[in-house]
Amino acid sequence: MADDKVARRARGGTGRTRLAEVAQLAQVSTATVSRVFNTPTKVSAEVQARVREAAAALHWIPNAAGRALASRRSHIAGVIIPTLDNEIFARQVSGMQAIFAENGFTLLIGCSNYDPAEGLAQVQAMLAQGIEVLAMVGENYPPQTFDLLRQRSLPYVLTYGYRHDSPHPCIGFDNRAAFRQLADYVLSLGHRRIAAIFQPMDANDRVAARLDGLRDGLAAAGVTLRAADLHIGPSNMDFGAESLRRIMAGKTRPTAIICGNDNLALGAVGAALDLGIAIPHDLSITGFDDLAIVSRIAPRLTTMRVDNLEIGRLAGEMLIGAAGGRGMLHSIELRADLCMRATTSPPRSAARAPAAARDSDNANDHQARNQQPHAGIRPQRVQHDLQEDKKQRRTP
Amino acid sequence: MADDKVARRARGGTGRTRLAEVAQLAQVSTATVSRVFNTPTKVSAEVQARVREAAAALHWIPNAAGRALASRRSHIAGVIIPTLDNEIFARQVSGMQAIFAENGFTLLIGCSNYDPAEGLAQVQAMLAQGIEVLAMVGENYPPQTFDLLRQRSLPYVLTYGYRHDSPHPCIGFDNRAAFRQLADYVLSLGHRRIAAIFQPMDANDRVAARLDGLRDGLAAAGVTLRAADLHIGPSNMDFGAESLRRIMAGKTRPTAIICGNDNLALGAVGAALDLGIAIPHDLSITGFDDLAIVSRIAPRLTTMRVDNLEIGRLAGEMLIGAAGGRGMLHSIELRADLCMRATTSPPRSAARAPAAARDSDNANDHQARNQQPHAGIRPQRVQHDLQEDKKQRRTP
DNA sequence: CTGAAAGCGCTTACAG
DNA sequence: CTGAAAGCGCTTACAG
Repeated sequence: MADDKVARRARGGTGRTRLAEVAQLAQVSTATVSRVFNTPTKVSAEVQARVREAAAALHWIPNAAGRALASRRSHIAGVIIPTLDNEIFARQVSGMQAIFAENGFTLLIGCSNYDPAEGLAQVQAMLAQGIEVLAMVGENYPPQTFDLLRQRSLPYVLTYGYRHDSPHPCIGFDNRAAFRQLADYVLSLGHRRIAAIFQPMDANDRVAARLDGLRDGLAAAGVTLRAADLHIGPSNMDFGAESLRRIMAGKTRPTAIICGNDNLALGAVGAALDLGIAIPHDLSITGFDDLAIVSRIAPRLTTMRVDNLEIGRLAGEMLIGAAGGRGMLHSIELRADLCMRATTSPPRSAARAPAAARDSDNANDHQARNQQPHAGIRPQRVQHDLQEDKKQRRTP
Repeated sequence: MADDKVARRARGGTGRTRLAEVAQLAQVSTATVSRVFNTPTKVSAEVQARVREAAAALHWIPNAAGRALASRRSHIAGVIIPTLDNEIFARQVSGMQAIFAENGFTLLIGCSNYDPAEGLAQVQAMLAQGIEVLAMVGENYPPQTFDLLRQRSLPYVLTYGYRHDSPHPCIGFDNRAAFRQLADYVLSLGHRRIAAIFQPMDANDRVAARLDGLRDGLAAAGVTLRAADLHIGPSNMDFGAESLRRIMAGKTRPTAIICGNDNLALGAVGAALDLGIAIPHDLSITGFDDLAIVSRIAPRLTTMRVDNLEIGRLAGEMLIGAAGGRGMLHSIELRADLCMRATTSPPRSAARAPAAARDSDNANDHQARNQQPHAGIRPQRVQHDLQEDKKQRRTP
C-alpha cells in the first residue's frame, strides 16, 4: 500500500497493442478494423485479408473494456450457484459454460453458499462487471435482487427448481411433484411407517417443496409423517448416518426412510449396514439427485435423476438468445426420473404390496430405462411463455 | 439476425445511471465521486457522506468497462480447469472464488476438457476480457499460452501439480513423489506382484508423473510393472471395474492394484467385491484424491489426500497480491497425505510384511492422523522464489 | 465499401 | 481537499 505511486499514467496506456496500431499497419481506418471483426460482410475480401494479417502479426487481442464501453455489450454472462462442492451444480455450470464459450461469451461464476445476502452481493458485483445475462440456482434471493435485474431489464433465468406459478422464468423440475412421485412409489411398495431425513429448509425453497410433496403423497394415502420421524440437518453423509441411528434406536422402527438427497441417503445406508440392518428387506431408503456414484456402488441407491447438464445447456442457450435480442425467456420443465434400484422393496412384514392400488406402469417404464440410462431419451419439456407480449415469432 | 438494426446509439448510452449523475446530485465533480469510492482518504467526510447518499439514492453501480478502460484494472481474475465434473477441481475453484470475492475480484471460469488447445482458447478469451491474473491447473498448454502471458507480464500460477524444476510458479504437490510414497507403502506391506490402472497420460503431465513415481518405487524394490499389468483408459469407475476384471482373469493374479485416482479405484473395488474377491485380504487396492465419498463407504479406500480447497485459496491470495503489485509469485509445495484405510493389507500369502526394510513410521504417522482428519494440520509449505530479481521486500 | 469523428463511463495527473 | 479536462480502446451513426 505504500509504494505504488509509480507514475501510472504513462503515455500509451496498457502497453498492449491497440486496434489503432493494427489499422496503421494495414493502412486502413480504425472503423474498418473494427468492422472486419464485428461485421465482416461490410468489408471487401481484399481489405479484410490485409487487416487480419496485420492483427495476427501484432498479436492483437481486442480490449474488452473498450469494446464493452463503445458497444454496450460485454459478452459476459453470470451464474450464481449455492456451491461448487456439489456435483449437481458443478454439472449445471459445466453445461452452461460450454454453450457460452461456443457463443463467444465468458462466464462469471459466483457462489452464494446458500446465503441469500451473499447471492445478492454476487449479483451486484456481476452487474458492475456488466454481465449481459444471468442464471441463478433457485429463487431464494432478497427481493431487491430481482428489482435490480428488472430495473436494468437484464435477461435472467432461475435454474434447478421449477414452479408452475413462479413469477420468474425457470428451467428445472418440480421439486414438489418429484417428491410426491417418490412418496407414491414408496407407498405403493406397501410401506406405511415412513421416516424422513432432510436438509435445512430455510433459505431453500426447493427443500421445502420436497417436503411438501412428500407430505402430499403421504396424506393422500392417509399416512402421516410424525414429527419425531423427520430429521433435519446438514446435507451430508454424516448427518444421514447419525439420523439413521437415531431413527432406528426408537421403539417403533419405520420400514422406509425418504431422504432429501443422495448424500443423506448414502450416509443412512452406510449406517444401516453397519448396524446389521438388511437393505432393502428390513429397511428401504431413497435418495434424490442420482449422483454419479450412487448407481455404481452396492447397494445401488433408489433415487431420482434430473439432467443437470441439460439444465445448464438449456439455460445457456436461452440466455444467449435473449442477449442477442432473439428469443424470449420462458420456463422449461424437465422431468425427474425415478431410478428404482436396490435400496427399496416391499417391507418384509407386509403382504404383497398393494400395487394394484397405484399406477405402477410409470415406475416400470423407469426401471426399464434404468438398464440403459443413455437410451437417447430427452427430458420432456413443458414450455410456458412468460413474455407472451413480446411475440417475436420466427414465422409470422 | 434479421431485425436487430434498431437504432442502438440512443442518446445516453446504456440507460444505467452514470457517475456523472451522482456527481450532479451531490453537487461535486466527477473526480470527487470517483475518489469517494477509490481513494476515500482524499475526500472530506462531509463531501463523502453527500456523495454516498446520492449514489445510494440513484442505485448507482459503477460501470466496470469504463472503470477498466480508465484505470487499466479490470478486477477480473481467471481460472482454467480441466472440468468442473470433478470434485477436486471444483473445490479448487471454490476456494479461489471465495478469496477473490473477498478482495473485490470476480472470477472467470474456463474448462479445457483436458484439451490443451481448448485451454489456450480460453486463455485468449480471458485475456481479451482483461483478466489481471490467472490460475490454471497443470502445465499442459501449448507453449504459445505462456508466451502470451509473459508478453503481457500477466501474473499467473499453475495449480495442483508441483514440480521442483518447473519454469512456472506452481502451487500443488509433487505427483511423482506422491506415487513413489504410495508404491513404497504397498511394497512395505509385502506386495511384489502389483498391477496398475491409470487414466490416459497424453496431455496430462500429472498422470505421467504419477506413473513415473510408481515405477521409481517399484524399481527401487526390484519389482517391475509388466506391460500387461498396466491398464490405461478413461478416468471413471466403469473403466476401473472393467480393468479389474481383466486383470483378475489373468493366470497369475497380482496381490495389489495401484490406481491413478479414486474413481478408478472405486470401480475396481466394486468389481472385485462382485467377483467375490476379499478386499483387502485377497487383493489390496489404492486410489488417489481422497474424494469425500471414499472414506465414508465400505470398504474405506486407502488413498492419498491433497487439500484442494487450500490450493485454491493459496493461489487466490498469491494472485491478489501480485495484482496489487505487492508480493511476488512463487511456488508452494503442499504435501499429499497417505490415508491408510481398509482396502490395503499385507498379501494373504505373504509372511509378515518386511516392514523393517522400510521406514514405516511415516505411514504410522499418517494413520494416526487419519483418525481425526481435521486435527488442524496445515499443509507443509516449501517456498521457492521464482522472481528473486524483483526483490520487493517489505523490510529493507 | 470506407473514413473522420464523436462518444461510451470512468480515472487521474495536473493545477489550485 | 476539490475541479476541469484529457484520455483509456474501442464502436458506430453519418457522410460519402
